[in-house]
This record gives sequence, C-alpha cells and structure tokens, in this order.
Amino acid sequence: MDHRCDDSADPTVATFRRLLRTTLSMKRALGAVFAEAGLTGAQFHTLVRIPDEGIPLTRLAARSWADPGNASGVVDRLERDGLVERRAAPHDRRVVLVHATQAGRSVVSRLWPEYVSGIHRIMEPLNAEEQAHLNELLERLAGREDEVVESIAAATG
Amino acid sequence: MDHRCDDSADPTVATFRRLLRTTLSMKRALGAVFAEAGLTGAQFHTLVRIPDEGIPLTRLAARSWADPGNASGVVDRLERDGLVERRAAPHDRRVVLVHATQAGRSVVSRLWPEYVSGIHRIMEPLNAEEQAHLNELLERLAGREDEVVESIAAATG
DNA sequence: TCATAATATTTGAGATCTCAAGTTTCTGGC
DNA sequence: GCCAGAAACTTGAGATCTCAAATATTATGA
Repeated sequence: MDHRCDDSADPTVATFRRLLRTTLSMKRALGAVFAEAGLTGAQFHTLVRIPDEGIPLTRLAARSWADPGNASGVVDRLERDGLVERRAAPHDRRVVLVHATQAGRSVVSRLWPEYVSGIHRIMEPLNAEEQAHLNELLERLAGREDEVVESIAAATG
Repeated sequence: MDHRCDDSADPTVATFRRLLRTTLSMKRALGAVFAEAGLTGAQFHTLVRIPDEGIPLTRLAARSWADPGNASGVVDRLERDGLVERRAAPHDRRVVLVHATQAGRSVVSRLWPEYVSGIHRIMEPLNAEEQAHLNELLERLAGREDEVVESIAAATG
C-alpha cells in the first residue's frame, strides 16, 4: 500500500507529520527534567498551573488541556505523593478546590529553572525572530478544532 | 506559584507550549477520521506503514515513532480485528513479519482520502509558502532529542 | 566449540488519555 | 416549594505510551 499512500508526495501531509513527530520528540526530551524529580510531564504541567488560592478541578483541567476525568486521576497521584490537597469549596459543595501543598510548591520551584532551560535548549536551533514566526504560524493553526471536526463529520455523513 | 512561574513572560517557553497545545488540538481533530472506521490514530498510522511485502515488528515500530513494546500491543489489536497478520520470517526465527490482510489494505484505501483531506483542512490557514516555512523551522528543531536529553542529564547530575 | 554479547519480541507495571455513565449538588421555571 | 435540567466530579473500560525485565535466537570472539 506504500505506492498508493505515500505522504511524502504531498507537502501538506509531510509538514503535518513532521509537526507530530517533532513535537513528540521534544516532549520526550523534556521528560528527563521531570523524571529526575519522580514526576511525569502531565503531573508537572498540572501542578504548575495551580494558583496559590486553589482552583476548581474542572478549571484546572481546562488549563492543562485535559478532560476532567483525566485531571481527576492526575490529581489522585499528586495527592498520593503529598504534593496537592483537595479541599471543599465553601460556596458550592459540588466543587473540589485543588491546592498545592508546601512540598508541591517547593518541587515546582526547584524544577522550574531546569524546565525553562530545557526548553531553551530544545528551541536553540531557532533565533528569537524565527521562534516568533513559528509562534505566529502555530497561532493561526490553533483554535480550529471544533470547525475541523464538524467539517470532517459533514464530509463523512 | 503563578507569580514565580509565569511562562508567558518568556517567549521561548510560550512558543514551546503553543507547539504542544496546537499539535494536541490537531491530533484530536484528525481523530474523527479514524473513529468513523473504528480505528485509533495509532492503529491507522501503524497500518498505513506496512509495505506489501511485510515488515519486521521492530522496524514498523521505528517507522511510526513508537517503542517495540508499544507496537506489539497495537499489532495485537489490529490482528484481533483481522486487519493484520503475524508471519514467521524465513531467515531469522527471532523476527515476526507483520503483513496487512486484504481487509486491512481496504480500510486504509478507504480512509486515505479522508485522512489527506482532513489534514488539508487543518492546515488550511497557512498557504503553501507558509507551510514550507513551518516545515523548515520544524526540521531544524527535530532530531536533537539525544543531545538535549544528554545535556539536561549533564546539567542535572 | 563454547561462553558471551547483541538482537527481536513479548509481557507487565504504572501513567495518560478519551469517552461514557453515574452521583451529588446547584439553578431556573412553574 | 418542587422538579427538570445543568454543572462538577468520579469511576470504569479500552487504548496508548514508556520503561524495564524476561525469553528466544543469532552473532561474535577466545
């Protein structure tokens, strides 16, 4: 089937595939920063998004681009490791407020500089202007998920 | 911790995060194409990479950027659904050759046009020249996983 | 030849991720 | 005040993903 489905013949498909592959590779590279502290990428990215005053779980999920069911499990493991606490919200008993513990805050503070410098190392091949251009191109690609899903659904029937 | 770890203050970090977020969003959008045929993205991307003459599992894993343990499971499910077969390699009894069945080939043929047009819809906001530029920027970012991991390890340890 | 190293694959544990279904708790309309 | 619908979580199933350990087989070197 290679002869019929050769994506390298289509530059748009090739670019899309390169986007997936490059991002995957970058995520794997950055994983070393978190692994050193016994965290996963999802755990770090969740932990780092908790403000001092706490945040409802569903809002935290939206902040880290996860679905609530997923975020609930990640928070379970963070709580098990003592980095996070669940507290009741005073005004609405449905809401679970997620708070970072002192240990959680300290892990983030310790990891943050390595996180930033890891990203800088990854992005090093591009200068500031090129990074800005990349950001602009990606910005124009983003935020179309709903439209595209809808349009695919319409084409599929 | 928000005041200490504000990634929006660092354009490099912001661009990196946008890269992750945009790619995730695009992957989710494309998922609709595969779901319509009862496949997952991993299954389609594995299936589509099987040449007519078959391929050793480990090489197939490398082609779809997965680790062998992972590819083994994906092939399990493709085999369960009758889209793929495992055959012994004649020259080396360690090797398992993965072949696409007629059903597997036909699923890929049917899905391929929707896959391509879905990607085109996703990439639509950029014209050909911009896509080429994006591809070039990504190409320069890719393939540095090993160096970065090593450099992070050196900085950490 | 024979012990050893390297290769191909499988399996298991732990964590994510998506989706759907179920629970508890508000909220708005009557 | 009551009740249907919405909202916030949680839980469970199925699939990925990474990593490490185990197995089988081939290649290599003394």
